Amino acid sequence: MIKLRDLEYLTAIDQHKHFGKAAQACFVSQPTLSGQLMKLEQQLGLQLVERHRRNVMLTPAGEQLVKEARKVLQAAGEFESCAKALLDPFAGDLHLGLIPTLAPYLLPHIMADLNTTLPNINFFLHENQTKVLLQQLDEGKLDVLILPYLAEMEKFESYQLFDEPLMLATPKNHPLATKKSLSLADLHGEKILTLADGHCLKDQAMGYCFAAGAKEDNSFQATSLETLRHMVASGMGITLLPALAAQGNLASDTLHYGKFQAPVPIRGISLVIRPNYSRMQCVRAIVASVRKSLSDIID
Amino acid sequence: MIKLRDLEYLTAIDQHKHFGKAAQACFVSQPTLSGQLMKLEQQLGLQLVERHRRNVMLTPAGEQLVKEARKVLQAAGEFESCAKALLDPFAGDLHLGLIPTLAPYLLPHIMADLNTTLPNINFFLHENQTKVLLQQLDEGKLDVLILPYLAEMEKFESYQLFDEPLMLATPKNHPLATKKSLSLADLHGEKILTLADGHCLKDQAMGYCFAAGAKEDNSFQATSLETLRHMVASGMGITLLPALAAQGNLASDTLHYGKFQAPVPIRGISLVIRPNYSRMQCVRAIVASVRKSLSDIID
DNA sequence: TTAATTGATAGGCTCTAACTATGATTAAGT
DNA sequence: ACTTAATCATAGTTAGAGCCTATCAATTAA
Repeated sequence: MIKLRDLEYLTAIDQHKHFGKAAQACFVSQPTLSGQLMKLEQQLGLQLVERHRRNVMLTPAGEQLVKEARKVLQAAGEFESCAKALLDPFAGDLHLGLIPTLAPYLLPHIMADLNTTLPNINFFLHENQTKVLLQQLDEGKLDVLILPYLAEMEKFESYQLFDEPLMLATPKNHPLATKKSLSLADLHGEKILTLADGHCLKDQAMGYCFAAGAKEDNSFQATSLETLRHMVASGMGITLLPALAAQGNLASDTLHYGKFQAPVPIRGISLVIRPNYSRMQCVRAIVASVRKSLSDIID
Repeated sequence: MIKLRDLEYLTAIDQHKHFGKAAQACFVSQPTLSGQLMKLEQQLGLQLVERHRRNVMLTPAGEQLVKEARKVLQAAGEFESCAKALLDPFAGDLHLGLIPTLAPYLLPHIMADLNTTLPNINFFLHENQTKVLLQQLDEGKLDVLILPYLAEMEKFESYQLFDEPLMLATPKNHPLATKKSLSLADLHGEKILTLADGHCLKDQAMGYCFAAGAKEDNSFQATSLETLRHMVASGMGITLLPALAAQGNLASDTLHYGKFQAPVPIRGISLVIRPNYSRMQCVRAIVASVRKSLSDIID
């Protein structure tokens, strides 16, 4: 196969029309360049330079091939400069996956800091259910997930970001809305509105509820937290809402968010990546940034 | 420096997403490809592939560099195919230099054959005086000259093509026009019309004339053989004309071309190239073709 | 638990690109 | 004409790179 070095020798000869100077420009000895060029000619089966004592001159074939050689070398140069540009670990595109019960409520709190600490990263945001996200992460379509950690993610690498408490969302006039000290046990016998199957929040919330002796209200399954919130506000039932989803809406006229006493139901939000993911420095920066952003919000 | 082989390994990994298969496609062992790729990553200072047991996957940097690598490899491929196309020694452009006193009279006799025997050669014809032609040949602007051989061309390589007799051009009514047996000695005392300085024909012709005791007519210096011919036809004098220039005009009403007895004045037309000129096969074909074309014309 | 797959590692071989030293040929200067 | 300088080719040597086989380690599938 052709070697890039040989092409450099050829173009150097074209530039200097002199073996010694061309060799010097390539930082090799004259015999080296001479020999390699001869070998190249032999390999191609055609003469590239006419050798005279006074004068070195390219053959027509040589002239033409020098042009081709320059193109090759230019492409190689672009490859290298491209690699150099990629060397900055804090630059480039990054595809971030989040679940629907987290994205709209978390992102406003973290994106500003992320864009400040990683100004050269272009974040692409993907909202999907856990199962889909894990699949896409595995396929490489996504780089980083932020979602509640589950046991099934053990094959990936994960970083705990923060614990998000679950709060009790009730209509304002609901008996539990006025209770001073709220605990999970108070849910005993209640019917809980839930999200549609597939949302991990449903499984987690219902896990707590079942343990407390509450039951799922099967008459509805909301497809989003906003729907769920409006159902609660309409007096159709109660539900557990993640704290971040509740936060901005505490001042609602019709809704009440109740904070549980210990043991507080939580979901542990983690950042998940593939093991051996190449941009660990970037990941560490994201983890630090998100933790810092959240430390001000979650008490 | 980047090596093309490494780029092939990289693109192979991208294609197959599998070290073993990629190695097979590159006709190397798996450890070889593995090692070279690692070396490439080390060299660039960035990770190109994520290695998993089940799955090999390119990093974003890898994806981007694969694109660059493909460009480089494509350019290299073009270089090689270009070289292959140039391999035919009987193809390409060829710049042929001739002197003005030869070109218009010789070319019609030789170009047809040349184009037949070397159909893939594009002949570019350059008409200039000897000194200029030699300079351009030396500079590589011309590939081949066809002109009268002179001693100053000994530093070049030359092939004798044919001897062109010089004929005596006189008006029809000139005393020498009717002489049965014409020899150089008959020029004694004549005044000879000549071409302008710089035309080698002038020097050669006048060489013969001086030796015979003739003199140059300094009142005119023609810039072309056609002018010279018309001057003779107008009765302004006599001159020596190369046989090829005379040939097509024997039937002129006003001109007479006299053939000399031995020793016939001649100019020896040679093909001249740079020593070490790269396309010797082509040159040999040209020499053979021209000799064959001329053998029918010069007796 | 066993067998198969897959990528990394270790050790050794070979080829080659590089060097230095020298030769051959030509151009230029004395 | 002889000498010197310039220039490219040749010879012989060395260091390193690329490749191979054999093997290991980790995972998956049966």
